[in-house]
Amino acid sequence: MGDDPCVGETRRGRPTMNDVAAAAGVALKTVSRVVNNEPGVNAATASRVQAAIERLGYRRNDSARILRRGRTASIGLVIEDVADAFYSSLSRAVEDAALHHGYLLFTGSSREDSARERDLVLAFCARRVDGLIIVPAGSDHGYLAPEFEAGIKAVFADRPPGAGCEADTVLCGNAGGARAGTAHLIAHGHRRIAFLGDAPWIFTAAERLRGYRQALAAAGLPYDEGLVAMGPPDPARMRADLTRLLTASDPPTALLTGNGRTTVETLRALASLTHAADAGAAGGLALVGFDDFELADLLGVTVVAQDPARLGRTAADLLFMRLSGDEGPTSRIELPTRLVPRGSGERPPLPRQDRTAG
Amino acid sequence: MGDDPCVGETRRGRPTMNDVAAAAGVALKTVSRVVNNEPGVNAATASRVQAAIERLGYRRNDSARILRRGRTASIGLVIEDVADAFYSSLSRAVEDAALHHGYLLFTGSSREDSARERDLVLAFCARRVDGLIIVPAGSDHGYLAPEFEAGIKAVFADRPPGAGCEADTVLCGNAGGARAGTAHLIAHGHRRIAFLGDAPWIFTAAERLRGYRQALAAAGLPYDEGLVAMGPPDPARMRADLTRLLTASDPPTALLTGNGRTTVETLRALASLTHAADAGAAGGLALVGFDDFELADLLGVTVVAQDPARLGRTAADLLFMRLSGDEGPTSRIELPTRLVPRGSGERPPLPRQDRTAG
DNA sequence: CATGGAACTGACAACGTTGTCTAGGGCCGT
DNA sequence: ACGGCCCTAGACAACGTTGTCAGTTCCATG
Repeated sequence: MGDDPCVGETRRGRPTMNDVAAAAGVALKTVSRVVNNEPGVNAATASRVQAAIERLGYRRNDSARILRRGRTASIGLVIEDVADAFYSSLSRAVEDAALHHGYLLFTGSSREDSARERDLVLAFCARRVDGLIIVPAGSDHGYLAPEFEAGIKAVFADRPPGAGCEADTVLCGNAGGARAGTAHLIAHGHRRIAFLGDAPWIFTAAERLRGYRQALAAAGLPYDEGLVAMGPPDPARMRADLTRLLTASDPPTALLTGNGRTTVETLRALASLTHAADAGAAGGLALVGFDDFELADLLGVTVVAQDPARLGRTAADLLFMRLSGDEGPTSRIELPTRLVPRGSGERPPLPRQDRTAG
Repeated sequence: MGDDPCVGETRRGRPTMNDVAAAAGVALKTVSRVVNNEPGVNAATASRVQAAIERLGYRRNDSARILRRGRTASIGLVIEDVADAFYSSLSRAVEDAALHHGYLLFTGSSREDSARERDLVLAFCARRVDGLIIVPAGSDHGYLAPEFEAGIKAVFADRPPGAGCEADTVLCGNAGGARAGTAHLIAHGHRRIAFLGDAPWIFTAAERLRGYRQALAAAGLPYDEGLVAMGPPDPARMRADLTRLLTASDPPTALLTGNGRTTVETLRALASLTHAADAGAAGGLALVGFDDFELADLLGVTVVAQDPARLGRTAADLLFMRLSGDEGPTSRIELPTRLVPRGSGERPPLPRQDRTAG
């Protein structure tokens, strides 16, 4: 009777622990014990339950489990855009860490939209994630207050939280990296160096601009607003800005590009502007890009490399420390950048008439 | 009394609907109605409840909600690796679709490990996702049977499910694309064309090899196993294979690389093998790469382009059709590929002595 | 043989939400 | 004045799981 091999009944929906218990001829709680590998179940009983589980295709309902237990063993990650190489490396690192700790990961892209950032975070919180890693798009994180109150742990990555929000933060050495990149160009003889960057209200862009200015100041060079072009990562806008810079009366001899996308678009624009077969030559202009990118080595592009994987790993480490009970003061970590010379940043300034701009 | 502005009590953990109800002086169910924008609540009552919600920082517990309602408004996506550009574009497209339909997205990377694929899928199922989009790493999907039974919808992307598993599938035209790429090289005069691909047990790699062979056969060219090198995407392995191919007695004059990573590694290897400054020249070898990649345009690399975003979009569309009740027969869609000539695939074969291999 | 304890199993409540059903109160038509 | 209806609000059970606590069996020991 307990051995009836075929339940036969066409049950609606999924089997529950109750169904398994009935099929195995034991009580609900015993099934729970087997499912959770709790001790104190007779081996014979356990295997009978196991058989029923397999026969019915039972899967524990984690929603009910989470509701009952309070902890979810999941974390949320909000980034700017998964399709961007920088963030996908970061994601991958966080995913690895989550996997390693037995956590499930929710990911969402904010698209640089603070409302969407908030919606994603709150959706994750409604799902009762234990912790969050946030690359903030906005600068007001007041909406997190009730979540912190409720015990949610959050770590900010790549950009700091808005004013009044105290939380662990992991950043790249934006100013330092931009300073080093600019100084590198100055050391190779450049005096007029343009800065092409992201929109200035984005923390990293502002910091990199700051580093650029520091390097100029340290070398006694003037800061010329006409050499700075910042804005959203729209290819047409970038190209227009670049053309404007290069056709000005006193054009730059070198460029510092403020992020990977800008570097790539700049290379494209330079290639088409100069009609040069070899885009790596960038029409004689020296170029240092902030953020490394695949194939920069083959193109010979000098970069200030960040380490997005390490950024993600560090943020995850901090988060899991918090999740395991660490209540220490919040930390703010700044990861070093690394200047990688590959040719484009070591070119000397070219006298003006030698260039074929336009 | 109902207006008591400060509850004052230090409640443990998160406020629940009950707490909000108590604070607003209404019944639990009324709060539920307000939270869910259900009709039939007096405006005054609603705003009183709203105020209590904000004062307490209440957030609905979606675990409880899901438990009660049965549907979760979330889907799971299992890919091979988020950090790979192909899959991150795909992810982004799926995320967009999910957002558009008001669904939350779980993502996980299988790392080409079928056990991990299964674990991820089952973890998502335990969280009671409504649907799944799977890029399978394994070839046995029997573990999905109970899930299908329970009403889960699944769509397979980029690779088909294992035998015996009937489900919607979206593929790229792997064989056709490889055939076109190979034919392109043949049309440019090449007779000895090497194929460098992923491990042969991976569906896409096998299909691409098939297309390569079809093109050879169609041109009356022999299939030479010595011109084929397949294996996991390990740079050292790829480089060794390439060196072996190029130093053989009768080396190829053209290469067909079977995926983006292989193309990139091949470019690197060629650049260092030939000591040529211009890696795009690939040391005189013609090259067609399967799968487009960023900066292929600047490097002048001819590719057979897939469209990962469209792949993701199509898979998501199919899934959401199913989720909205479509019970039609399963479909198998094959997306077209596109040959993009950029120079490297149009080079004529070079007489042997002109090359500088090794 | 009685007794204590270990090993195993089960009954029950609780997690926070939503669906169903019922109750009160005001307004209308007759 | 009364019955019926709409609008609003609340009581209650249920979703599937786990923690607590209370049994039951069996064996070793006094």
